[in-house]
Amino acid sequence: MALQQDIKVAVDAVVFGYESKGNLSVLLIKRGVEPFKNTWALPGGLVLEDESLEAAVKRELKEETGVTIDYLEQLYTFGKPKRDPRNRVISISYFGLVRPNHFKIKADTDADEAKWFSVNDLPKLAFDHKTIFNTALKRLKAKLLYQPIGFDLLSAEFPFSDLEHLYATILGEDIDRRNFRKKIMSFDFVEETNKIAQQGSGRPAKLFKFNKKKYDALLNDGFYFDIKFV
Amino acid sequence: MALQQDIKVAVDAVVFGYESKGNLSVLLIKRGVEPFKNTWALPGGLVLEDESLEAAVKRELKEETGVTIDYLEQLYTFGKPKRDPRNRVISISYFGLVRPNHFKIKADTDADEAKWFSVNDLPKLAFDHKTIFNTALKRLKAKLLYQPIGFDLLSAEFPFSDLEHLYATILGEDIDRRNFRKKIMSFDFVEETNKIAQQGSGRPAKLFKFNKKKYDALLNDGFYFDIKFV
DNA sequence: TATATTTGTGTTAATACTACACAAAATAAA
DNA sequence: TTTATTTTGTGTAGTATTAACACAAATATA
Repeated sequence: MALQQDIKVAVDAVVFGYESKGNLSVLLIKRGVEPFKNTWALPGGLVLEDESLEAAVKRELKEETGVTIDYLEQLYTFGKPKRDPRNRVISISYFGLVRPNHFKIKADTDADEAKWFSVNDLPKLAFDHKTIFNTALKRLKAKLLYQPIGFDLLSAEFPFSDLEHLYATILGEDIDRRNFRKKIMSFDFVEETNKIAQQGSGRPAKLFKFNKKKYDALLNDGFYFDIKFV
Repeated sequence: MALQQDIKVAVDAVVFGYESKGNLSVLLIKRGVEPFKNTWALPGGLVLEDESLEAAVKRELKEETGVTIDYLEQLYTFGKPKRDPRNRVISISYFGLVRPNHFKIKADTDADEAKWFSVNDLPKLAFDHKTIFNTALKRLKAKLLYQPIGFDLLSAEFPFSDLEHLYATILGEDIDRRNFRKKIMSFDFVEETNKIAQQGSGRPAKLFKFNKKKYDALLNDGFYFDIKFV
């Protein structure tokens, strides 16, 4: 066959941020080079020759924003011939969910600036990154309904309302507090502690904790969390 | 940045075959060139410079097996540095489901031979194609439970048992005929005709047909088919 | 004519989901 | 110090869905 092929391979990361009482946000960089210089974009870049895709996306993320993240899930591969005006670049996209205040954002040479943006108030994005973002948000919401992925984002011990708020924020809609609580508790991997939150106003809340061991055991058994009703 | 990168981009197709009373099968080619010469592999190959990923996978499939298919869904992108012994190749994999007897299988120069194999009796596969296959099978089963993807595989008018059999075959387990029928009929896109099957033994069956219009309308409304119980 | 095969059909019990409101415990304000 | 505000914690009843289950009818085949 002996076919000449010159296609570049890139990775892009859609990193969502959530923190208590906060909004859902996404991490963007302002591009420091052409094309799309000074336009906001998803962090990402070309894969090195001997580097796995996962390693590449984590490296780029680290370089461009200072954020290190250990779980990113592959989202989709975008490969339209003209998605990059320079030459053919296919992009394997990943997404993840973190607590923004765990990181000190820090841009490097390729990226002038890195910043969290509320998902409800995004700037114009470079390339087809809006499409990638939309795909990621849709997937994040869908995933939340059958896997309680949000627990990493809470404190080790948290009031139940934090979890409610997380779901409501990501899904972008209110949930029935009683039904939600019943459902989550039925899974049996959230446990009540005997501690009480140091609180602001209102009745003080019991603190709960996530039993990762039980959760992982269930996952391994192929258990399927059905939070669809929310 | 000016980074030299020489990574090849390939696509691979996991094409499942099902036909009435048949097994679930998958389309493989016997490689005619090194590496893995004479080993069975998924059809696929390098993407051309100005060709979309979807176009590439359809083209390769056509070239290597003679099968044309209009709906392939992106599955996953495999990119471990050493997955191809020659040089770095990442593969974007796709999967689809067809009726084998709709096609005359025909190999070309790159592939000595193309053949359907029962998924329960696969030969050793080249590269990481076994992993790709496993991923595809898992996804196919999962998908079947929330989208009735199998209707394309049936005759335009089919006895209900054909549909039952399709589900049982793909899922690899028996289903409750009554409950399954009730569930499917509740979706309201399968309609009874007044025709009767020309049959073999047993009580003759009414023929049903799939109302694609209704189905598409539901899909567009974001409807979610829940066949999870099967 | 008897046997085997396949289709067609309904009910009941158990489970899961939805919708909904108010008292209790604390802080903040008057 | 009293009152208002905020937030937590909790139960039930009606509805819908699921799961489990068996036998008669219609035909082909032996």
